[in-house]
Amino acid sequence: MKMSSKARYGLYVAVELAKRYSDTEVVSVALLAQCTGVTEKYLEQIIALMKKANIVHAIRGASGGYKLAKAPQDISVGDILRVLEDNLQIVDCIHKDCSNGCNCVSRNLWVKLNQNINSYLDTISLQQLVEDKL
Amino acid sequence: MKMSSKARYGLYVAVELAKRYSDTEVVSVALLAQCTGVTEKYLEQIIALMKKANIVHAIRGASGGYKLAKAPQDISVGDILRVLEDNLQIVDCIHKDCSNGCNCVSRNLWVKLNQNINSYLDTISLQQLVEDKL
DNA sequence: CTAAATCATAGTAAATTAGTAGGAATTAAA
DNA sequence: TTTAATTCCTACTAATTTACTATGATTTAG
Repeated sequence: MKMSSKARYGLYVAVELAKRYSDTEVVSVALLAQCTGVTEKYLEQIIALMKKANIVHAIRGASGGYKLAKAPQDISVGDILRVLEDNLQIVDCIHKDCSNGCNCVSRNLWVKLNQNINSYLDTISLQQLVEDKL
Repeated sequence: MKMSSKARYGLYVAVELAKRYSDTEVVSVALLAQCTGVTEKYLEQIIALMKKANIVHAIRGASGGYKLAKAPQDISVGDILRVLEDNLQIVDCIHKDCSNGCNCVSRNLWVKLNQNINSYLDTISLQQLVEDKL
């Protein structure tokens, strides 16, 4: 039950973008790679997912880059991690049919645990994270 | 961030043992395999971990088998999952040195999330799970 | 003694994750 | 209008982890 590095790196990116949040400025993937220690090419893929989910916004071409699509206080950590971590579902049967007839007390547990995780992560905004106010 | 099948199967076993909990009776791995749909050999390995962690107790030899080491109300789901799921640590840096100097606000998040998960799972006993009273 | 059971451990196959690679498309600025 | 800086697209591969399979030793009730 590890958080993938994809999700971790995505959060790092979001943190760096939050630190530099402004209406006008964008941040290049080259800089993000430098800050996070992850290769540009891998970050591009990760950021693509965040873009598709409307968490970041991209400006193409020379002097382009990325910025948060919303203010850091309006993006939760849950928003980010759900995009990069298969919706944060800890077991597959949560939203599928469960063939395991006799063990569905366990399924209920996974559902509750999932709610627990999601609701915790939804209480924390990027802003809070950057200010280290957990 | 999936729960491993090892941990799920271990919980299934614990649930089956809880259903059959008594001072005298033990349950064979053959029966547990039948109930859970997992092979005996794989369950043996999983149960070995639970035994080492003093969650189950084994009686060897003919007419031997397994039973819970404590009453179902005295074993939490957290107790079981921690044994089978690398202590439920969602990232490695939680109890290691974190080389990623500039991103330790994230580390704090993982620590808190971990606490959250653990404390939730510790509130639920096997007894509660079997009675489906979450 | 035998059969039924747990115990120990090595090996392997499948799946997932993490990352690499190459180049197309876009755009600001010289 | 050319160049350089940048994002975008997507196929491929390497590494790791997970999920088993396999073999056989050990223990014990009957």
